[in-house]
Amino acid sequence: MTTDVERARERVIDALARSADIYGLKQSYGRLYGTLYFAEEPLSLDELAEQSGYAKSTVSTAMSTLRRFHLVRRLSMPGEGKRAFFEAERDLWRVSREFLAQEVSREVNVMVEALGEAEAVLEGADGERAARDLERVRQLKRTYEHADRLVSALSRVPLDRLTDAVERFTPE
Amino acid sequence: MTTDVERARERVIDALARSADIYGLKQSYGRLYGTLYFAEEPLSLDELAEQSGYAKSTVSTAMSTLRRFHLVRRLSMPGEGKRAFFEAERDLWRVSREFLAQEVSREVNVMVEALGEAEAVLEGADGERAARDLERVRQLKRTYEHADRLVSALSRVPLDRLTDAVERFTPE
DNA sequence: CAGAATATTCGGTATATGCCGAATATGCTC
DNA sequence: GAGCATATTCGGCATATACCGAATATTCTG
Repeated sequence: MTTDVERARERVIDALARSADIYGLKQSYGRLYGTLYFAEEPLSLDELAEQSGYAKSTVSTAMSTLRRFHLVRRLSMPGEGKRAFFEAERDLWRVSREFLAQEVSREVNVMVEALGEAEAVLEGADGERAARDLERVRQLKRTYEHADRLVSALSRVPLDRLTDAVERFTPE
Repeated sequence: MTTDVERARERVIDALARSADIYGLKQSYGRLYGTLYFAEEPLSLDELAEQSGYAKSTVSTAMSTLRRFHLVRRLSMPGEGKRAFFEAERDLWRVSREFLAQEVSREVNVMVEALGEAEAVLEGADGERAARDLERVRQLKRTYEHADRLVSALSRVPLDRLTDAVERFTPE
């Protein structure tokens, strides 16, 4: 029997699958996150496999990825032997902050480093082309340095305060 | 002959390919963007294919994707017949803003809509489970509504002012 | 520390993706 | 609007990915 309540859930879970896809995760992972998001209590691998229809191995790897992105927490309960339980992180702003602080920040640093090295080389070179390249490298570097500051600030602000702050600084 | 200047360029282009990958674009697209970023003047499809080593068809589809993300502009020059030229958008904050305003905003709206519908259904349902689901749907909806405001504000602020604003609102 | 319960990893298969070259479509110029 | 130069689309091949079930590894309990 499929109730309205279940359909409502499914509707949201579909949207989560879609979002996962947009942000570069597998749709199945979005679905699994959704399943956990609505779960009454943390679920074991078997329960998740059962409820979602995916193989246990699929669920297992999904959990490890979702955990990397702080979308899911893994719990070991006392008296439950080796069995693990999984719980959705329901604060998505927290998830975003972690992502900014880890993934984006790392990416930005790699970029800044590459740009720094290129800048050093180009400062020592001459010719019109080197000069033009240097200018462009510096422009990119400025942007990335700003991005770095921004990311590290963002990852320390609660969502509501952030929204207020940004809106206050927005023209009209 | 491979000069230091060329190696410096390559270093940066590699980093751009890597970033493209992280953000869900093909590495080849990152490379092509990099090639355009450093190009002295806009390049034609043939020149890009030549310089990058990719087939012209690949470059063509790459350009249409990069254009969707506002990473590349397409120019038709007078007296050049059908030949098109491509130029990198070098202001990456502008690119990000466009992305927020279009892709993210759309995704957020889809989500808010799904959540709204689910909320409506759940408000009309009873039972413990419906009540719990309703609570969770509302939490998610609050976050997404904040995100919506945030995104639309962000896409109107220049990067330097934004950084300042956020840093000012950051504790310690 | 043996055994049972569970998690994780591995190998395989079906499907999707990246890229190519050839075929087709499009838009200038005269 | 014919002919030509160029862009875009299409079909195919090779590689990568998603998911599965079986095999292996891990961790708790007695």
